[in-house]
Amino acid sequence: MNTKYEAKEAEPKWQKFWLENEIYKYQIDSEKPTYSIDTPPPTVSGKIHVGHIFSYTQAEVIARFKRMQGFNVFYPFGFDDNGLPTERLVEKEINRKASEMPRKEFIETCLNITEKYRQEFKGLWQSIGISADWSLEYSTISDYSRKISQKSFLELYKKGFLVKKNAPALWDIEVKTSVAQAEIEDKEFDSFFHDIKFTIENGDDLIIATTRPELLPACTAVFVNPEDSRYTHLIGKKVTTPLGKTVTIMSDEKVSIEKGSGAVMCCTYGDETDLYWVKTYKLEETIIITPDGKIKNSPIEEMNGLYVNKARVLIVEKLKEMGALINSKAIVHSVKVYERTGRPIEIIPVSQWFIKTLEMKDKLLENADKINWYPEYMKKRYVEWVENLKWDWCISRQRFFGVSVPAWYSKKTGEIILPDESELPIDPVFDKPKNLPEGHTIEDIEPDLDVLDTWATSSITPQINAHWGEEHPLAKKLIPMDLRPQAHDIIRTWALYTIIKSELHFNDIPWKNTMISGHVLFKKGEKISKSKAQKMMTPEEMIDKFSADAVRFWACRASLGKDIQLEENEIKNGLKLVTKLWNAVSFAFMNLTDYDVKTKVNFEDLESSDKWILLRIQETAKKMEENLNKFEFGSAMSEFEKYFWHDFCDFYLEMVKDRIYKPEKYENGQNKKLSAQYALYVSLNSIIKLIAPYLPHITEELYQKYYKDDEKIISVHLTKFPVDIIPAQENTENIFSGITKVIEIIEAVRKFKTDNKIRLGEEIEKVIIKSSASELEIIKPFQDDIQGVSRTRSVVFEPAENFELDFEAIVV
RNA sequence: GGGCGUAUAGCUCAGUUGGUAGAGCUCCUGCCUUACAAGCAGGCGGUCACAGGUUCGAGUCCUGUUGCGCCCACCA
Repeated sequence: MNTKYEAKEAEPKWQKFWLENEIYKYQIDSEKPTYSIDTPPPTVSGKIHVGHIFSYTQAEVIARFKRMQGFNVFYPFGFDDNGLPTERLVEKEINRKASEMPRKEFIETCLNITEKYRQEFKGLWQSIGISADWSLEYSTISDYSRKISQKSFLELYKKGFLVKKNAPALWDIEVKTSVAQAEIEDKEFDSFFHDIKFTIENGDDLIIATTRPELLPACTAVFVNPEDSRYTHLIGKKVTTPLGKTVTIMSDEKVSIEKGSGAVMCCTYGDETDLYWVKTYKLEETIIITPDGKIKNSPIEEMNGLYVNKARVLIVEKLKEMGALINSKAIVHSVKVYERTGRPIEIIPVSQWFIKTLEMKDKLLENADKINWYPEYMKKRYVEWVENLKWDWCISRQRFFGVSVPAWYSKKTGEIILPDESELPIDPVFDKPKNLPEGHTIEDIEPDLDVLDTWATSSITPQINAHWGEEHPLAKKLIPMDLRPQAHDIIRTWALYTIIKSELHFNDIPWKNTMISGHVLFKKGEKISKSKAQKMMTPEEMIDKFSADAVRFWACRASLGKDIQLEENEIKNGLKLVTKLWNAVSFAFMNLTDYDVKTKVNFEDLESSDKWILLRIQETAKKMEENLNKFEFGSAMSEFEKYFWHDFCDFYLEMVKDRIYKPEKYENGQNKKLSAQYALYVSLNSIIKLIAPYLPHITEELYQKYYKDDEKIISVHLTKFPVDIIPAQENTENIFSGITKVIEIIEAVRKFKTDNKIRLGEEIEKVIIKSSASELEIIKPFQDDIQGVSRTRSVVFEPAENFELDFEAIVV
C-alpha cells in the first residue's frame, strides 16, 4: 500500500528546492528565445487577498507553460511600495500623520515599514508557488527605480511632452494633493437642490438652481440655453447675486432647459462645465476654496475659514434670512470623489506637472490595435476611456513618500532648474543642483516639494525591467515585452499609462500581448470590500487548509477576464485532483517494478487499448497547447481533467489491470503486459508534465520520484511540454471507433452488474457482443481488455444486423 | 443615456466551425471490487431568460424584449 501525499510537507520542500537550485532563473546568455512578462508589482498597502492569488496564479501558469515550451522566461517580481496607498498604510500603523512629522523621518519610517511588508508578501507569493526569478526583484521606491523614473521625467520634459502649468486641477482636500482623472469615481450623496433668487438689471427676479450654494461668492456668470424662450431676451443683460456681485447672463448649449430653473450659475470652480465655460468665454476666475477645503474671500465673513460642508449650511441660513432662498428640494445625486478617500473632488488652480496626453489620443488608440488583448473585448474599455479623456495626465502629487519631482526653481526668475541625468536619483529637498543658472547662489534656489504619481513610476515597469539607459544586455531583449498580465480595473491606469510612456519614449508599444484577469467577488456581483474581506478566508488560510496546488487549481477554473466567486468546493476539487494524481501514479508504478524503463515498444506492436491511451494523450496535449497559446488556461485544464480522470483512470487503468496482474490468462500474455507497462510509463510521464504548470508541487514530487533518474533533468519544470509523445500516426480511426464501442460495452456491463446487484469485481459468465461483421472486426482487438475489465469468463462475438449486447450471470 | 459582458440541471459552470443537451457539487441506490471512501458504479434532475426570424435542422447565427453584472457619460 502506498503512503499518502502530504502537501504540507511537500510544498515548502519543493519551494525551497526551486529557490536553491535557481530553477526559474532567467538565463541571460541563453540561446533560447526570451519570453518576457511584465508582472504587476502589487501595491504594498496592507494584506494580500484572494484576488491577488487569483490573477497572479493565472499569469504564473502561463510563465510555467512558456518555460516548458522552451522559452527563456523572464519573469520578474516587483513591489509598488510608494505613493499614497503606502503612506496611508504607514500613517495608520504609526498612528501619526505624515504632515505632523519631518519629511525625512516620515520617509524613513515608510521605508522600514514597507520593507517588512515586502518580506511578508514575498513569502506568501512563494508559498503559492510563483515561479518568478527573485533575482530580478525590484521595488518602485528603490534608488534604481527612482533613477529610471526621474530619467523618464527629464526625457519627457526635454521632448516637450511634460509641462508645468498653473491650471485648475482635480484636488482632494483630505490628503491635499492633486489627483488624476483615472483616480476619480462616482459616489451617491444626499443633497439639496436650492432655488436662489438673483436680480436682473431691470429689477426682475431670476431664479437659478444649485446644489452648491456656498460657491455663490465665486459666481462669475449665469448661463441659459440659447433655445430657452423664457430667457433669450435676457442674454447679455446684467444680473446681481444675493451677495451683491454683478455678472452677465450668457448662453450655452450645455445648459439643460429642463433641469432646475434652466438658469445656472457658473462658479470657479464647481465642476468641469464651469471649467469649460471659463475657458471658452474667458471668464474671470474667483477662487474661494483653499487647498485645505476651506472657504476664503467670502463677503459673508462667518463663512471664511469654514469647511465647504459647513459653509454650505451657513449660507443657506443666510440666504433664507435675506429672503433669497426660494426653495430647497432634497435629492440624491452622484458626485465625483477621489477613490482613495471617498471625498468629493474640488477643482482648484494649482501649479502642476502634466504629461500632454490629450494631444496623443489618436496614437494611443492606434497602439491599442497593435497589441493583442486577451480577451479581445477588454480593448473596448481602453478605447472608450481614451476617447473620453478630458484631462492631461497630472503626475505631480503634494505628498511625501514617493519619487521626487527632480526639479528646483529660481527664487529670482522662477525658471526651472533640472539635474543632469548622471546625478539621478535625487531628492531636490536634500540635494542641490550642480549647475546653477548665472548669477545664482544656492540660496536663490528652492526645491520642488512634490512627488510623482505612483503610476508615473509603475508605468515604466518595462523600462525598469530592461535597465533602460544602461549598457545592459537586457535592454535589447525586452522591449517590447511579450506579455502584460493585469486585472481589468487598472486598464485605465496601469495599462494606459504604460502605453503612454512607451509611446513617448520609444514610439512603440510596451508589450505584444496583454491578458486581463477578472476579480474575485464576495458574492455574485458584490466586490470584496474591506469589511467583507474580513469575513473571507485569507490566502494563508486557504493554502493551509487545502494546499497551494489546490488553490491554484481553483484560480485556473475561471475563464480569462471573468470575475468569479470564491468557491470552497472548487478548491476541494483541486485537492481531490492532487490526491487522484498521487494515487494513480503510485498505483501504476506498483505495477512497473518489473518494468525496465529502457524497454521501448514500437507503437505498431502495442495492444489496441494502449495505442488508444497514447493517441488520446497526444490529442489532449495538442489541445492544451493550443488553448494555452491563447491564454485559455481554463479550457486547457479541463481538457486535462477529462483525459486524466475519465479516460485514463476510469477506463484505461481498469482495462489493463487484469492484463498486468494475470498475464498468464492471455495468449502471449507477457508481451501484452509489457505493452501496458510501456504505455503506462509513457502516458504518466506526459500526464505529470501536462499538469505541471497548474500543480507544480505534486508534479515535482512525482517527477522526482519516478522519472528524474531516467530523464536526468533537475526539475519537472525544466522539462519540455509534451506535444510529440508518439510518432505521427495515420489511420487511427479504427482505434477510436473501436474504443467508443468498448466504452459503451464497459458501461453496459457495469450497468448490468449494478442493476442485478452483482458487485463489479465479481465474475460473470459471458458477455455477448452482436454487431455487423465489420464492426466486430474493429472491436475484437480489444477483446482481452473487455474480458479483463468485465471480469467475465468469456467474450462472445455474434454477427448481427444491429449492435446489441447481452450478458449472462453465473448460474449457481 | 451609451458601450461591453452575461442568462444552460437545485448550486457553480463547460458547450470550439449550426447536427440527438454536458461536467463537478448536491440528492437517491449500490459497492471498503487487490490505486484511490478525498474513491468506484448506477440513477433522479434542463421548453438552454422571453418573443420572432434564417435553416432540412438553432443553446449556438440574426432582430427585438427583459433580468443581472461591469465600464463610461450625466453631476449646475
